[in-house]
Amino acid sequence: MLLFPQPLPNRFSSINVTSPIFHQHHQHHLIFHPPLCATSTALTTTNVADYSLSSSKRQKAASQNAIEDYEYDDNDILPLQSRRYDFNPLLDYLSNKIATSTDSDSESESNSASPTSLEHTEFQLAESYRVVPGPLWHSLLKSLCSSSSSIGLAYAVVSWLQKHNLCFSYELLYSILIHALGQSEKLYEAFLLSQSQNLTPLTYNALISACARNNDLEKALNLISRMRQDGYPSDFVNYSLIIRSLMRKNRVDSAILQKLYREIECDKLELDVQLSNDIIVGFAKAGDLSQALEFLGVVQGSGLSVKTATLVTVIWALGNCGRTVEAEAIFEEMRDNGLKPRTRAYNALLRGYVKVGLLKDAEFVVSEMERSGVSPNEQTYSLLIDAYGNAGRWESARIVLKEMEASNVQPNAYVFSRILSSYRDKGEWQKTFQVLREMKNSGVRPDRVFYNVMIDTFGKFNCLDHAMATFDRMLSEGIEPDTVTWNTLIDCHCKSGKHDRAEELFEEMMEGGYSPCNTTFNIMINSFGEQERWDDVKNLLTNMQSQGLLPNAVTYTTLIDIYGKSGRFNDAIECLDDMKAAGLKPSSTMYNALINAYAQRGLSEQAVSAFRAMRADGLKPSLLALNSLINAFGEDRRDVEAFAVLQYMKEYDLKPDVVTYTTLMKALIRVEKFDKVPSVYEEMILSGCTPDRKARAMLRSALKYMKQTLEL
DNA sequence: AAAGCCGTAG
Repeated sequence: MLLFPQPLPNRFSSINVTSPIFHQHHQHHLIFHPPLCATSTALTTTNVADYSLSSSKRQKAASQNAIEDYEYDDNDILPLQSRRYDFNPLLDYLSNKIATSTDSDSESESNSASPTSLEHTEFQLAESYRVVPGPLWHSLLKSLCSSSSSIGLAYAVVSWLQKHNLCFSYELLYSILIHALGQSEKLYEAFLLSQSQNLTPLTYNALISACARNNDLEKALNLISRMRQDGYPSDFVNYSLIIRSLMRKNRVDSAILQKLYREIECDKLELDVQLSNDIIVGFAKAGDLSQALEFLGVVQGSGLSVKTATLVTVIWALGNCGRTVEAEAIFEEMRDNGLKPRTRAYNALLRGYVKVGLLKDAEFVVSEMERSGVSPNEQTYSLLIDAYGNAGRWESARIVLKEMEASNVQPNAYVFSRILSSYRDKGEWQKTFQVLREMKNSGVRPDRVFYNVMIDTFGKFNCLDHAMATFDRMLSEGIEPDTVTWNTLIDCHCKSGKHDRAEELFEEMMEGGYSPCNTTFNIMINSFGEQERWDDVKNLLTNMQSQGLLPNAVTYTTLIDIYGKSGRFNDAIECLDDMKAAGLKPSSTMYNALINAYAQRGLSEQAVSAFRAMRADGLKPSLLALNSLINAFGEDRRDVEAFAVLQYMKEYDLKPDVVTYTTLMKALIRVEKFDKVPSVYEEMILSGCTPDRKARAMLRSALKYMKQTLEL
């Protein structure tokens, strides 16, 4: 199992304690709780409350306070009270006290015992708990906070401990309370509690972790920056929690991850195993494979261990963007390191072949699985069905579905939504109803994603009524729409030119309490841009940032596209600069948008310089960029240069496609060289391109002009 | 545990 070097014994070992910042940090904590943290320098709440005692370690823990030796075991809380210390007398006493103090308004003083006798009872009680080790109090607090009804009691325990000076760090106790409240989804109570005193690194960390766990990223990030302003670095567990929270909400984005990473660097934190793995997985899930692979290399090089699950995620993500060769390389590397791949690893590999349509390789992976005695699961069958569907082999897909049911592997809505999107991508949107029927026959209920695909399918084929009806049906079946549902609805209205209706839906979405995501803003920016509502575009950008969302690659491409298409080239170029300033690498898609905008206006010189700028940024010329360049020359009546680009393509092994030849024919028509068009059409056929409607139309119009010229 | 929505050509 040891694919990579052993993980370090605990996450603090990786901190460079000689760095001046850490020295400071270390000193700080020593001042606050010397006995507890004698062996754990940078101890923070987050980890204290994550650990509770296991019986075998109790003795050792009590004597040494060796926190890093504790085992993570949540089930240990309850038996705790029945062990060496019985907390019931104290809890009973405090409960009574709470009850009497709330009743005291209506009751007369005479009912209560005299102050001296009360003090005596309390004193005795306090004495009986004097030798309880700190961590046991922590566990008690944690267990009390897990139920709403005993939060008050937990608070009373802390006050009581403070009053009788029974535990060393009250700051630590408060942060445990905050942390436990966060764990129990009581963020509001956590904030209330934190207001009763100044925030210290411990309480900051507890609050940040509570926010991250409860998916309140804005608050978490704000607290981190406030903490930094106060001169404290945040605990890197917080960064892990934030990244995982982003992934949970499907909001992980390369731009935000890069910003987080810069902040980690700014806090001078060294990465631990968990955070390194989270960063790699984050970039992989965000689809930023170059960052993911770079980190993977750094982490492997630094001797931290890379988890198998992380590698599987990277393989999956590589496959997801069609990089099957690299996916296979990592898979093989796993195997070479003596790790026997299990179903999930095979599925990740399979994903890539399905994505790029390498059916043979996909089939090979499945047979390889069977040969190695690794059993396929629901995901494996689904991926295979997806592969056959994409290849148009519906019969094979159906056979696998039957095989799956025969092997007692129940299909779920996932596979049907994949089948539906296969049909959609082939233009067979009418098949939607059939898929719905087959799904019901298999006893599977449509889920939210299935309905989202259905809405998208109708939307893409301009059936807005069907799309809205599906939305209503979804609501009537009690399925909550999500951000994707709204995005799909809004975008399909934009695509049909119904910008007003789209804007209404955007407002409805927000009124319904759904928070827009990057995609929502990108859709709306595109819509306002098409309407040339530039002030509204700016407002959206401000709005988006105020919600903690950063413009991403799609945002910038959209901006460049809409500005470029309206001839606002300076604004478009400014966007490119903004993006670089924000630390995002420009992609060829962005340059393509710019080149295309120049091309459509026949500004060939500018298109060429944009092309050169793209090359200077280290980006390879794509077929798309070169086709746009051909269009730029064509529209500028420079047909000779247009054909020079074709030559360039052939020299650099880029296969011209149907768009290339159609654009060349258009270039010839511009300069009225109609007679040369048929030979271009012929070359297209000879090179193996299948002419489509636009290509045929171009040839026809050339022939028409030729005839007209002959008649004159 | 995966998937669905947004950006660039003729």
